[in-house]
Amino acid sequence: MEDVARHAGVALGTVSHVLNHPHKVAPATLEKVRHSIDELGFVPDRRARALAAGTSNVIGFVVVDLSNSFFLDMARGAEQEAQRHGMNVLLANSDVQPEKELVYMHLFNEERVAGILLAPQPTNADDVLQRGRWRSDVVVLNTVPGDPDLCAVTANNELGGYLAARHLIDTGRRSLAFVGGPFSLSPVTDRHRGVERAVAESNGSVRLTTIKTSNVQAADGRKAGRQLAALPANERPDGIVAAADLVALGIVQAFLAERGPRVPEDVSVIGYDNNRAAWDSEISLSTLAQPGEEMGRVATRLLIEEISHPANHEHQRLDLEPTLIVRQSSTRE
Amino acid sequence: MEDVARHAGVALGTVSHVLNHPHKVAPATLEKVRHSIDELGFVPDRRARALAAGTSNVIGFVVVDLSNSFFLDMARGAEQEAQRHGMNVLLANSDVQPEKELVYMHLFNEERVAGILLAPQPTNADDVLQRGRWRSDVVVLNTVPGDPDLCAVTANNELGGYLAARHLIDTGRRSLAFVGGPFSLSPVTDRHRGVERAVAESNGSVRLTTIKTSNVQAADGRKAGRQLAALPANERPDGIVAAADLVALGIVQAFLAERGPRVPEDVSVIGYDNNRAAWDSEISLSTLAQPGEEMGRVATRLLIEEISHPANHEHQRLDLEPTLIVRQSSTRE
DNA sequence: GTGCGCTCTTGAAGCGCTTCAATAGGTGTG
DNA sequence: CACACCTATTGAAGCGCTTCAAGAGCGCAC
Repeated sequence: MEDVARHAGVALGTVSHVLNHPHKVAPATLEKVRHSIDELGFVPDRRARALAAGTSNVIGFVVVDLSNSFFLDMARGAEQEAQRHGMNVLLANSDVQPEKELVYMHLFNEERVAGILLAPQPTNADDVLQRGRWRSDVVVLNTVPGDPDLCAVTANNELGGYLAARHLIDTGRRSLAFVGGPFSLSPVTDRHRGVERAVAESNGSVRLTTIKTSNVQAADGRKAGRQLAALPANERPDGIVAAADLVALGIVQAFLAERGPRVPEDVSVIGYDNNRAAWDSEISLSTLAQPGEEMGRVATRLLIEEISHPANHEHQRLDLEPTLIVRQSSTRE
Repeated sequence: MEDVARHAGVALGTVSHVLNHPHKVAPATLEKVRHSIDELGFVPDRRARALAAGTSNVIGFVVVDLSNSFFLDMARGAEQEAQRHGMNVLLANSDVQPEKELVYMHLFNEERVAGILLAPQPTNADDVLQRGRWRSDVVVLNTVPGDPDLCAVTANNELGGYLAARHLIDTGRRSLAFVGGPFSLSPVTDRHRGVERAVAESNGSVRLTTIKTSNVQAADGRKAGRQLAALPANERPDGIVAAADLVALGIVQAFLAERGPRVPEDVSVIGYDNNRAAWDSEISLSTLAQPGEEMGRVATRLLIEEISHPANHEHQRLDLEPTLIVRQSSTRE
């Protein structure tokens, strides 16, 4: 920067002004300095800028599992919103390892980023949050932290389960099955609870059976599907809510392979997550789309609010709604 | 830091030594200072450290598409290797947008990260690389840059195609089909070329037909699969190399749905990429696993070499080999 | 011709750290 | 007891920038 100043024949402070408050600089000087910057290939040092100015415009996002598109959607949303405010998002993939979650939180903290978004492993969240006295503002995604002094943005899985079941009931299904597991995962139990609520509202006109699986992979769905296909026709459910798209996919595949009930003629199937698996399959799957991008956007908005007006910021808990997407697997002519 | 020094009754420089060269500090002082650090909740400022020391220990990784697990694997590999050297990797998802690629390159450049890994959109690579005079060292992944003054690490797709075809030929298949597209993508053409080479080696005892698809999605595979299933049995290939797992998956699904040839009894099918789709499907898919993690590791190793010994660093081009994974879809009893 | 207000520009202080030359306080030797 | 020789500590300089109080230069009105 000193070189630029010398080359342009101005003072150090003027170069800085060209970078930060161009309107305060006379047009001729501006031109001259900018030319020198180009000529010398000067690249300002953000660390020094941030250090001197006491501000940063990068937001750190610690993500539990980037291979899950739900979280990647959050990152996209965060980036969109950050960009609107002239900020950038840097990602750190903790890859489901609690230690790495901590490592990256410390990294961002020491880098004095403007703020941190944390999508933690739920079981690990409070541990991480208490472990450090985080200087940066933090907004938590997809988990409700114990500490009430923190903003949090979550997805309403109970509502998703409800909407899925509601959709099947509204299209005339009367015997539902919920397929998913393990029930130790709160998204699974929440979705199940939502289904139960929708069924309860029917005052007994709709039945519900629950098939627990050990996981939410396609193989689990296929296993459950074979089981269902083997049932006598009058005992078979006519509407299936799967805890995840992969499970729904497995069920449909099993029905096809076993020459079981036809989808959607005999039975409607609806998944959850809006995976690629949901739309890029033989019978496209109805599903509930997670509000991932929106979560990222909203969390970033909260974070930036907190950063820029710490005084009148009120910590919030937002629970965003999933979106029902109807495709072939639940469409009766 | 000044507070810590005062609290511990030592000089500023001593606190710094505790942080950076603990062995140079008397045990008693060390203890005292560390206690004060804890007590005051002091968190060192990395920006200031990096600025003063003129070094950084974060590596920036600009990734074209994090939703593709190939690139995420690279990130994992990069992280592993970086960790071995006490460094950290921060990710920036350019999301297939050329402008964002540039934005993030600039960001990392201005942040004065130790080095940058770039997995660019191939068509955009040279543009990005020339656009800035990057001060940081850069290693390019998955693309060969025009500039010879740069390290690059790629995956050998030609070899992958060769190995796939070779495997089918070695297990007795004599009439192969390559399914994939568009041929404007170099990975597709490279894989096709590899298949051709394997076929050529057979001196005419193996036939090859090529079915071009418009994309590498499951739907494209299903379309091709229906086409193949409709063929009279004696004209049908007995071994299929798909340009991607999703395509292979689509083909198998179509065969199943159309009651076409049985996989693997009548026809072997092999995919590419080792997607979740490959192993979590009804008939598990043989495939070629991309050396993603290895690419990340190797690229990071090269980068760190270049950073630490710029003098005797020779720029390299490494082409890593994919791994054949044999599963059900190409296993004849 | 003097004074006022204005826009531009300047240079020094300081952001939080590292590093290095200098110093202080031992320990061992003759 | 004087001397050299350690090791532990110190404080100032400096990393590349922002910012702010102060100054320079100018036009305008009276």
